[in-house]
Formats: sequence, structure tokens, C-alpha cells
Amino acid sequence: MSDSTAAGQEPVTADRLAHRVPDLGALQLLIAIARLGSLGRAARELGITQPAASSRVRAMERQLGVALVDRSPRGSKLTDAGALVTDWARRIVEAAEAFDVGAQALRDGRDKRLRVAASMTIAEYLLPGWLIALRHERPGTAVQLLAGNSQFVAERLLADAVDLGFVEGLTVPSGLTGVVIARDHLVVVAAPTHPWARRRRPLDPEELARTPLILREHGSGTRQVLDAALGGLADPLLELASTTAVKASAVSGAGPSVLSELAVGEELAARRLVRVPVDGVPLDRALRAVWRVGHRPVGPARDLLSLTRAG
Amino acid sequence: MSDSTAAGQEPVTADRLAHRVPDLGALQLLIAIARLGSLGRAARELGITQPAASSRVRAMERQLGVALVDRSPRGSKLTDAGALVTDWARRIVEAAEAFDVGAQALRDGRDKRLRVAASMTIAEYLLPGWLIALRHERPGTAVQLLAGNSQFVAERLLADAVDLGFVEGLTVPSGLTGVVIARDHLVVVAAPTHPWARRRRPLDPEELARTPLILREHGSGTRQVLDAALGGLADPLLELASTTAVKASAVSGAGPSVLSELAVGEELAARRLVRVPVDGVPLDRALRAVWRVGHRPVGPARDLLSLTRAG
DNA sequence: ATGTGGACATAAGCTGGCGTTATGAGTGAC
DNA sequence: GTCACTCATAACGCCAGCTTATGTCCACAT
Repeated sequence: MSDSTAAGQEPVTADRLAHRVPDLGALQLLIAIARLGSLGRAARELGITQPAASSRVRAMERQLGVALVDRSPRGSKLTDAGALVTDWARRIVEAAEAFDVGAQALRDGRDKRLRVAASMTIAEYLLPGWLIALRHERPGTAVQLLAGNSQFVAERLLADAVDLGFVEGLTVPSGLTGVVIARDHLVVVAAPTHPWARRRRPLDPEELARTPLILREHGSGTRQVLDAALGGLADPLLELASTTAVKASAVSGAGPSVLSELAVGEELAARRLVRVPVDGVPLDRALRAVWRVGHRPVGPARDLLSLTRAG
Repeated sequence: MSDSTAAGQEPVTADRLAHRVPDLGALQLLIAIARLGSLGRAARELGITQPAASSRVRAMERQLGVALVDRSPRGSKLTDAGALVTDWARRIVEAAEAFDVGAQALRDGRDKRLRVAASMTIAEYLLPGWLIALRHERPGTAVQLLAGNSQFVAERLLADAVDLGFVEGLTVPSGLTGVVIARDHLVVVAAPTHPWARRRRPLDPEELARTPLILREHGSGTRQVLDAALGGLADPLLELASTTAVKASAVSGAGPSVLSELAVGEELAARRLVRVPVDGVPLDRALRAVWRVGHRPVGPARDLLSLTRAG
């Protein structure tokens, strides 16, 4: 039986992805070389010595089987392949930076700095970007992040356990005020191979309601909005515990899904998923920054808030 | 002088990102634990022993300062923080998978398998996704990837050095035929703090032409389309060598930019960039799969082609 | 022609992280 | 009580990657 890997989960690419992809340090080195035009300068910037950089680049080239850097006594420049690889590398590093600020925010609970509570979708997709921006504007701001559903956010705010909250949903919990910082649109998506992908006439609510969909589990904010929009009639083909798992299944063609635009922005742009037009289903919700009535955000909370108020 | 890090380049987050972000193996382990509900099973799946997995998770928790996994004699489950971290981890792993297939395609030149030439934008943003899909459908297909401009792609096809080409642009090079597989829209984007971000009335061509923009260097496909659309009048505020550098500058608020929708999909979804409406500027181009007249794609080339023909 | 300096390569040695095997210990089912 | 499962701990070995110390090449200035 081994483990029968449920539905369209991870097909476990291969056993040693980590051995075929250089580590973060190496990727950063490559990016630094692209920018600085010299192995040695790049090494210095990363706080290692030039021979170390030289050997890492060599190792990377051996690992990938492609020449990445044109060395010359006058400096180093990326090859064409190197430039392409470097752009792919940047996306890994960006994801790692988002991970880093997120993790830091999750940890920094001990210090009594800026404390934030956010709903899952916001914590996952929006907050890391805001925190990266915040770090640029106010370096040294330590943020603590708590993630949960709307009631949890409200409870933390009312208990004065956090300074600022972010919720997605139709209403503002009582005792709180806030501003709408963006709108989130749920979108119906399907793999490009799915019949719906070629569809031009919008779906109507009944058709959506009677088609089995890949969905998050009950209780997730996304699911709530969908159930409300369809009158509780969504028909799950598959219920998965994480947004990413849902995406992966949808991309692999297991079926259509309904997801936040935030979660599938990249997949839509890259045509791994296609948006299916829908009519007459209110798949919209506001994203709000909220705080306790009478406790207008000040200091770091105000800084963070102002970063978010523009979309 | 140290190094005066040009424009809005990398502000070098901090010196040891790699020391604050677990490596790929650890992230994959975490993802596997989330899916399988057990340290030991996850270890087995990754081909390591249970004590190794135990120690890695411990190390990760120490590194991040957050409890990630709830261990019990009945199995292991992620904590709330762990679930959030795991979702961030998935994005790193996805980027790494895209890197991996791309790099593999770049290398596999020796074998005479499927050889593909593509323009930069396609090679960077679309091909990795297609190749991941191709690997699922036809495991073991070795792909060689060459990236260059349209003339280069045409030349390789005509010389029979590649089996399939992908170009972005208004015309099909002579001697080739092909099909439109998608449309790429260039979009005007600005940081949410930029005045244009709040704009509702569309920009007109003159206004766009007289505003200094952050752009790729001359000769890039994106730049060509923009120059053509504006009659060669684009006014560069900054000319950078990579799409990612342009994005980073735009996000940091250095100025507005014009970029492919493919490149900024995620930034738009996460509101790190805002799309600015434009009127009367033809910022559209077709993405085409092309091949030599009379050499209809067969075999693996046909497989790949069919994967792309749905957006 | 001839230094001189910057940039990359090579060599030798050290260290630490991560892996292994072998074992202990808690919990629930029968 | 014993089995079957979980995770933790301990002792040890290996290899990747770092450092320091050098060598080589080339461009440019003198």
C-alpha cells in the first residue's frame, strides 16, 4: 500500500530536490554577481571570501551542468543561461525573504513591539509583503504575528493582546472599527485543459452549485463566502486542508476550484489556471484593517496601516 | 565609498538570509509532515531516517523560535504557526521546482531529446510551469532549452537545431508557421503609494510617453512593444537589465513601469503593485508557438505544444 | 618593456551540520 | 502484559563549505 498519496497532492517530484537546486547562499551569490559584475565584490557583500565564492560558483555550475558566469581578469559577467538561471533564483530568494519576515513576525512575541493578528489569507499572502516594505521604511521594527479566524482576531484586539488586526469578511466584529484596505475577489478557476477554461458564457449560480469543486475545508474564510454565496450548497469534489494543496490539485486538472484571487494571481498570469467567468454570484469580500474602538493605531501600527492603505 | 548600490536594487535584506531560512530539505520535510501526519512517515518519504527528521524539525524550531509540530505518541500534527510556516515554505519549494525543471532543460543539451527555443519572457515565466506539467504527463522527457530573442529562435528553428520555438511579438518570422497560444498584455504599474495608483481616469498615450518610466534596456521584447506603441518615445527614468530588478524598483516606489502581466501577476494580486488604466495604447502581443514550415511538431514537441494550447 | 593591481584559481586544513545506527520511552489496542 | 506504533536521545562518521596562503593572468600606467 505504501501511502496511496490521496488525490492530486504532491507527486514528490523526485527524491532530492535539495541536491539539484543550489542553496540560498549560492543563489544570493549569483544574484550579487549579476549586480556587481565581480566574484570578489559579490563575495565581500555576502561576508565570505573570494575563494569561497569562486568555489561555490564552480559547484553550482557542476551541479546544474551549465556555465553560468563568464570569468575574466577584468571581472565576471553572467552568461545568457546564467541570466535566466539568476532570474529563476530571484524568485526563490524572494519567497525565502517572505518566509523570513513572516517567521520573524511569528517569533517576536517576547518583545512588546508591534503585535498584529490577521486572518489566514491575509497572513499568508499579504502580510509578508507589507512586512518587507515596513522593514525598508522602519528598519528594526519587531512585529509579532498571530493568525486565526475573525473571532480570534477580534478577541485578541479586545483583550489588548494585539495592536492591529486584519480580517476578511462581510462584517466588522462588534467593539471594533476599521477601514477597508482592499477587496478580495474569489474566482472560479480551472486547469487550461478543463472544458470550462474555454468557456465564454458566464456560469450561473446553479451550474456552479451543482458542479463538484475542489475546496478548502469547512470553516475556512474562503469556504464561508462561497457557501454563503451559493446558499450553503457548494458540492465538494475534494476537501483539502491548505490553499496550496487546493491549487496544486486544480492545476493538475483534478477539477475546478474557487479560490481567492490573492492565492492564484501567479497561476493565472502564468496560465497554469484559467479564470472562469461567473454571473450573479457575489464572490466578493472586503479586507479590513481593524482596531478597538477608541484605540486608533499609533506608532508602528500606524506605519503598517498606512502601507496597506492604497490598494 | 563602499559600493553605492545603484538605484532601487536589492537592499541586501541582511547578511545571512540562508541562516534564518531552513534549507529545502527541511522545508520539504515540513510539508511532508503536514501531509502525512507523522515524522517517521515523512522521513521515509524523503529517504532519510526518523531520527534525522526529528533532529531537523528540532533545529528548524530552534532557528525560527516557534513550535511548528505537535508531537504525540499517536503521530504529529502542525501547530497553527506551523501551518502558516508550511504554506510559506510551499512557495519556496514551488519556486525551487520551477528552478529545477528550468535548469534541467537548460542542461540537457547533450541528449537529442526535445529541444526548445524560447524568448526570454516565455522561458522565464511560462516554460517552467509547462515543463513541470510535461514531466507529470510524460516523465523522463529530457528537454533542452535555449533562450534568446525572436531572431535567435527563428535561426535555431531554420537550422533544425531545435524542434519547437516560442516567440512573443507581432509577426511570425518568415519560414515559420505557428499558432497563438496566449496573449500577453503589457500593463502600466505603480507602487500603491504612487499618485497613479489612485487614478481612475485612464492615462492617454501622451501622458504615458512624457512620464519617465522604469524600463528594461533597449532590445528587450517588452521594450520593443512599448516603443512601438508610443512611437519610440518612451522616456526611461531608469534602465535595468532584468525584469526582476525593474519590478523591485517599481515596488519600492522609484516610479511607474510597464511590464508584462506575466511578470507582475503576483505583485498585482498582493497589491505590491497597482495596475494603472491606459487608453489608446496597444500594449498587447501574441505569444506564439512556432515551427519550421512543413515540420509539424511530433512526439514530445507535440506533447509540449498541446500543454500550452489552452490559455 | 616592465611593474602594479585587480580578479579569478588552486591547495591544504579545519569545522560543523546532517546523516547514520542503536537504543530508550510513552501510549493505545488487544 | 505485550505488541505496534510513535518520537527522543546518544555516539560517531562524513562531507560541504569556510578560511588562509598562495599562483596566474591580463590591462593599464609608467
